Amino acid sequence: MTTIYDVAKRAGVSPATVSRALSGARGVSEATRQRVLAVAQELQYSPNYIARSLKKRQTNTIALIISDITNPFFTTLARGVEDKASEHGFNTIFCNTDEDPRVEAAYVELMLRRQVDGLLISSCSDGRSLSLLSRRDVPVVLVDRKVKSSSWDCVVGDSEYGAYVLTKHLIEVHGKRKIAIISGPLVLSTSRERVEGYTRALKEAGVTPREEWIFIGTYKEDFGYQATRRLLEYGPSVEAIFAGNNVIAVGAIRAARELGVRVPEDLALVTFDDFDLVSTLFPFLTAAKQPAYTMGTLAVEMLLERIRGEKIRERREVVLRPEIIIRRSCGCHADS
Amino acid sequence: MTTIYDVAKRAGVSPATVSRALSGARGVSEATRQRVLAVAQELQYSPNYIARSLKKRQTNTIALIISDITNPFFTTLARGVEDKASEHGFNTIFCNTDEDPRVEAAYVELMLRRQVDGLLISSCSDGRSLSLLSRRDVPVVLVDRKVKSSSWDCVVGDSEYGAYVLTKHLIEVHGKRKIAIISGPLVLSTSRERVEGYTRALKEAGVTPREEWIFIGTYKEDFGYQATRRLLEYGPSVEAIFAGNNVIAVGAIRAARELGVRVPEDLALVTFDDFDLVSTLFPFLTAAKQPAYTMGTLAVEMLLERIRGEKIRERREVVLRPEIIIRRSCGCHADS
DNA sequence: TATCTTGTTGCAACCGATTTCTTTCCTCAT
DNA sequence: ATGAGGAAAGAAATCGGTTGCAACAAGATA
Repeated sequence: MTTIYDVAKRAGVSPATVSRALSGARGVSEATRQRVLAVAQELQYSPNYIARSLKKRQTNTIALIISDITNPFFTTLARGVEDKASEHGFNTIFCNTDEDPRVEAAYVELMLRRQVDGLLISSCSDGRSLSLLSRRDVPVVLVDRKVKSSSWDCVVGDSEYGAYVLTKHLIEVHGKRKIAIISGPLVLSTSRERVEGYTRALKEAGVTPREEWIFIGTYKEDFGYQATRRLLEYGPSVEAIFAGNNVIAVGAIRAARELGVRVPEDLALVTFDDFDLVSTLFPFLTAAKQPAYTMGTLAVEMLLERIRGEKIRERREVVLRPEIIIRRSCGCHADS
Repeated sequence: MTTIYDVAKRAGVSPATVSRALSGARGVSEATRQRVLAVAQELQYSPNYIARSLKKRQTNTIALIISDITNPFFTTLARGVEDKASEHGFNTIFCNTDEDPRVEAAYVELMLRRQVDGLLISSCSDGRSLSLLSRRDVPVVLVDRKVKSSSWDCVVGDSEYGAYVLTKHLIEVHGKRKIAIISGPLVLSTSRERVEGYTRALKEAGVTPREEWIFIGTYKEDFGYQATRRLLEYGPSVEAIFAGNNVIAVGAIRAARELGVRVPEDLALVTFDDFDLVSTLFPFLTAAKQPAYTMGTLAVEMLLERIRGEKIRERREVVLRPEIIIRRSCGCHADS
């Protein structure tokens, strides 16, 4: 590989001058700059960013730690992150944790070793696996899920609001009262807030949430499936399900279908997060659609501000409202 | 940050010894090793991989260059890549080109500067934007799309086969003869092969493919939409559409729906690539489903072999057969 | 003419690891 | 007793850039 020394020798100058010429720093005469540029071109010089990173203590890399890139919500988020980051000359390393705190902790440690300039984290834990981060002072922005008692910026969706509106819709428009919720784990802020919104809507309608209607598990398709089977096989006759997120909804519908329960005729269903592309094709799921792409770009912008060392004293918390999209799964008529 | 020098000083040894102790190299007494380990633990030492990379000339990083992580096909591929890579201690940098060869070329150059150990590329060009790669000898494996006259390994789907079977199905099972194809650009191997498979099936059935049934454009939703509108508004009465890929299919269906043309009743449709998660929910699209995840893992394995410098003289080409999934969009009854 | 700027350029240190080459010291065979 | 052999550990070079500082030349000012 041709290095800066090769270019220097060929151009008859020192490596320092080459560095300055190429970076556009002042202190190099125009004539020299042109000559260096020409030689660099001629030798097809391509600077080694590893060496540069070592010296500058900046890698122009950020990490995005999420549970599963395969989930359309995270895919869109990731796309937003990549777009905004690369717009600013940063690259993104993606890490899938599969909702496993141990994997999360391992990735965090690995990313620190790799000297990423900052991390975007949708934590799958209560934040304990992030403890080694607080001891270092690397910039972090939490996305989608906040972690209690952390001092990091975050950009999240308004889960309480979305859950409240969705549940209220089931109650007021469709007259449902026996509504179950299949939620992710309560260590996650999204789960807690969604349960809260659900509970509030129920209580406001004079319905006491029953314990056997509340399923707490994980944000996985299989949990949605298992919970729904149990609900439909042994539970009281439920009229509607509030699915904690899109993959839980898929599991729920699969279970219902297997048991011959029709959605929405026999069982209404609402959920969080949409299936972008496909939803234009099959406008079926009534959902609280979060602005995933925007969450990604905003989070990157906030992270870059921290990386640049801009003096922002207070912790910032951006809360984005989900868009409530009414389609058929709740019992409303399809509008297309 | 604590460095190897801090650990060395504290443990009363040289940095060289610390390095050896931590890496498990021989030449360090057990007593010393234990002491170093203890000190490293105590100081919360976390090695700087940038420094290591500079010296070892190996970054343990690969790049995945694709057109759009938002497309479920690529998402699944990417997941396979990330899983397999991280299993071997490699991290993955994702690059979205949006089918723009200039962006692709820029990313390739950037990744070389970052000294990635290898690249996985689903090129959106005829390969000319990859020319600077052939001059360097960095390992490359092409995924999904092959580039003519390159000497790189590749793992791709059997597009000709998939297109042939799909088209044949329309002809033989559903008696269609007026079948249009909405294809990606012919610089891409996938497009060429799909057009070939389509043509072969038609010819075998004694149908001469008509030029106004063949739309060559891009793998984008909007192109699928525009082409279908044109086809339905001005063209001869077409009976079926073969969509070049999943997003084209979405556009096509959207256009058909807008014009009041029912799929599959008025217009049959088959396509390449599936919508994983969602297809269990809405088993609608008849498609040639490629093993995207496997493509990803296989590609990484082949790339790692090259990175390890294993002496494989010949170029390897892995061709994976798509699975033909018959559902409703072609006119068959849903089986679920 | 002497001094002061100002602009170019090079020298050399540095970033934090790894690795080659030595040195030192101990053990064991002759 | 002596030399060979081997293990343990350190010194120093190295990877390829960046940058503070010094050197120097040329032009400006007194």
